[in-house]
Amino acid sequence: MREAAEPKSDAFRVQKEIFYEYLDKQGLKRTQQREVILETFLHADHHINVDQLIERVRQIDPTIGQSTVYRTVNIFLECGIAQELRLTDETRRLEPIIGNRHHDHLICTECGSTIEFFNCSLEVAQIIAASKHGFKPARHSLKIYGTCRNCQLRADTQR
Amino acid sequence: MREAAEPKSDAFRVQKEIFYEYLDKQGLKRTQQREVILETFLHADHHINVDQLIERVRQIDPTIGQSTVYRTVNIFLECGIAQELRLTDETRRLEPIIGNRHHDHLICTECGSTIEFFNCSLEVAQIIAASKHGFKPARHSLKIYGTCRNCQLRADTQR
DNA sequence: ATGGTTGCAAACCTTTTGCATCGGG
DNA sequence: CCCGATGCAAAAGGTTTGCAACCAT
Repeated sequence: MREAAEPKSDAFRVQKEIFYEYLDKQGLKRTQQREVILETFLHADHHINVDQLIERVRQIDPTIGQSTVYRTVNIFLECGIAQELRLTDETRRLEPIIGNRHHDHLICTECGSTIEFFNCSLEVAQIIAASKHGFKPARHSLKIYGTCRNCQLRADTQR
Repeated sequence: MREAAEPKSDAFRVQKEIFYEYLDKQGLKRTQQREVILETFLHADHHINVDQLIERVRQIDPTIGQSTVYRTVNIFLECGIAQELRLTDETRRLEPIIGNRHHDHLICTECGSTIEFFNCSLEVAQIIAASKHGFKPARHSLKIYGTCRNCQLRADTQR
């Protein structure tokens, strides 16, 4: 019934705790559906969209309605265990936030692959740049579009 | 009939040339509607959305259909005189690209205001960060969310 | 004359919502 | 038992598309 839930379960303990505490705090209920959706989301692709999530959820329990998935995803966003991501002009994708490991994205416009990275001096430079405008930064989203290593190599060999 | 078209017309010469050259190159036609939509877009708010653009276009020529505006906006995006912008989770907005003056955005989560800025060392830091992953950057989108100066002051005085 | 363009309405896609029923605490 | 949660279908945005008439070249 549940697939691949136990093996990695410890890795997502933090997210689950945050989610269930948020439910409690808001007077919301811990239902079977929400558990299935949470498990599925945490074990899914890193950049999944809601449609794909619905599909996978229904592989586990076909009776779960799409509105339930949407409603649950909105709770994920509210309590901060997921964040929205728009890689290109595509539909929104969801990304689990693992701990506090913030990262930015390199997006290859050739093959569509993405690389997640974190660069400390870049973070610092952003804080400095923002404060020059009297702005107090809280979070940010940086997407760098270009060509990944593989696609550069492929272009070179084909030339 | 046409309002505020002549005064600033020189400021947008580059965009217009790019657009009309793109039309030619693609075998597309220079119609009245496209001219009105282009004028309106270039003179509109910097972060206009399509609905607002349709409204303004229809103040000039109420017979222009919404699909024509959408289709024309898509041409703007294709030929590069406009770019998409999603400030928060809101609907997409359009931003005219004036020359090559790239900029990033500071977005205040209190009042929703945005500041456009450009910071050279930030640009350099991004190129360095990308190249560490063998990635060849072409363009990027940086949005920093936080609190603007005014909202910080307001919060201080209210406390 | 020809092939792209337009306006209209309908279709589309993603997300939200109203409602009667269900179920967790 | 109560109130929130669910599934369904419908509604609600925002954007695209099919089509017959239109118009720029």
